[in-house]
Amino acid sequence: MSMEGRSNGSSPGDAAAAPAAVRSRWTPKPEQILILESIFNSGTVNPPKDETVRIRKLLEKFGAVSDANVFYWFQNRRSRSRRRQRELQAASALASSSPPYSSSTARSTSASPSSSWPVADEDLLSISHRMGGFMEGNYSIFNCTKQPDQYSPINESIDNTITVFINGMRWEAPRGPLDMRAMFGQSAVLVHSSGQPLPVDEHGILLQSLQMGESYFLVRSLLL
Amino acid sequence: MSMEGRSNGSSPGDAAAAPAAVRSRWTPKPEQILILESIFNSGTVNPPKDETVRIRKLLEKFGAVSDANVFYWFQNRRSRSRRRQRELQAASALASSSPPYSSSTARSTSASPSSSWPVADEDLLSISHRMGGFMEGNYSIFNCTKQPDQYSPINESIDNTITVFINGMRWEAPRGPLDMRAMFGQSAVLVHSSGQPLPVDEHGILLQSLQMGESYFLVRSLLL
DNA sequence: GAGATATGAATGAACG
DNA sequence: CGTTCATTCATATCTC
Repeated sequence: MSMEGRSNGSSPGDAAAAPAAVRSRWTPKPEQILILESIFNSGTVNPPKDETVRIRKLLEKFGAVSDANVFYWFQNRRSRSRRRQRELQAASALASSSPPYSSSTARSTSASPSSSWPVADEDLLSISHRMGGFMEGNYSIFNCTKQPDQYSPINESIDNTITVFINGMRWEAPRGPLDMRAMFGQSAVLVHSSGQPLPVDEHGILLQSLQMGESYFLVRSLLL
Repeated sequence: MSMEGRSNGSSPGDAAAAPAAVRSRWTPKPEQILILESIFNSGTVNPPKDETVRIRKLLEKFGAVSDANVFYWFQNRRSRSRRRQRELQAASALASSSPPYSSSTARSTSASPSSSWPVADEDLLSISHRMGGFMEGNYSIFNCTKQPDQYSPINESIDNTITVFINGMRWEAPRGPLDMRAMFGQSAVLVHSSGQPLPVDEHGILLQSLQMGESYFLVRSLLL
């Protein structure tokens, strides 16, 4: 277990007292990396099982290592290698922007399958406008008089309510569409903790549901 | 030091005209941080590849940046956010339901159930705890009379201020320690958008700095 | 300028 | 295999 990472010259006094502070992650020794790299560069990029075992035994001369470590190493090595390749291709195909600097730092990653909520298709400045633009007008903070109700544990309330926090206080919101005017009066606006106001229709009905556990702030719009 | 091994393929020559040596790390501009934070806080915590590209182009208006930089930023942001939650949760759990010494809590690293991101299940508890410690009493929302100040473009404010949002309005905070009482009066409390109040010392001086791009809410504590 | 902290970058370990 | 999470390393920044 105690494969011990690198001899760190720093002085974070730890070690001794920890009873079972397992070093969870394998840190390959320089020699081991050298061997692995040379194998990879020799063309063996995806060694079969028995080859992996042989490599592992080889590496063990320089420190504890498991078959799994070797397997993962090659997998990651392949993945990363390929990705780098792709990066370069994509980068060359993308030379469209005006700025003279294209920053060639290489390496990005990802390509996510499912995302939550696209940042809209709007133009570039839409976001900075969202932040700043949202407050072009005036808002004053609503005076919330609701009493705190924190004590009751947040259990799996099987009733159809969503637990959120409004102005710092726990609040059980009905799951359906929310009538802001009926609930809070004319000029009430709910602002998500990110600073983004929740959209309502022309009748003051919330267009989207509150999200469990999130923090919102109730403010009064001076524009309405 | 021993940085051998790792064939570091990165070619960090960024745009910043570093005369010679070791400027290997991207340093996001304040405006870029603002944009990134606002995207993250708006719910896009893990943008897919094409989104990343779009974001990168947006950021490039304020300085050289690569897709990889954006990718890493979101990765780190998620990771850090998560870990923080965990630490808070662990801390609060320690205080609430355990005899003096509980040494057997040990590890549960093996099973990391949570797969998606934010407030789910376990996180709810931390939120309620966070709020509970703070909201046992009463708060009323501060009446913010500050005029909106959004028009000014987010320029290269190299002055030592931090741009944040308070009650939805842009605000340039001085970098040093902040005197809450002098700034907002006696019972003012700043609450981070996560619901967590910012600690102050007995003189009402903020114990920690505001963080660029974050959203805060100014409330009046009824306890003080 | 040393120490502490924040955070960009890298990579081992998994998941689907 | 592609993607994502967790941990670690390195450096930029802040503090005294």
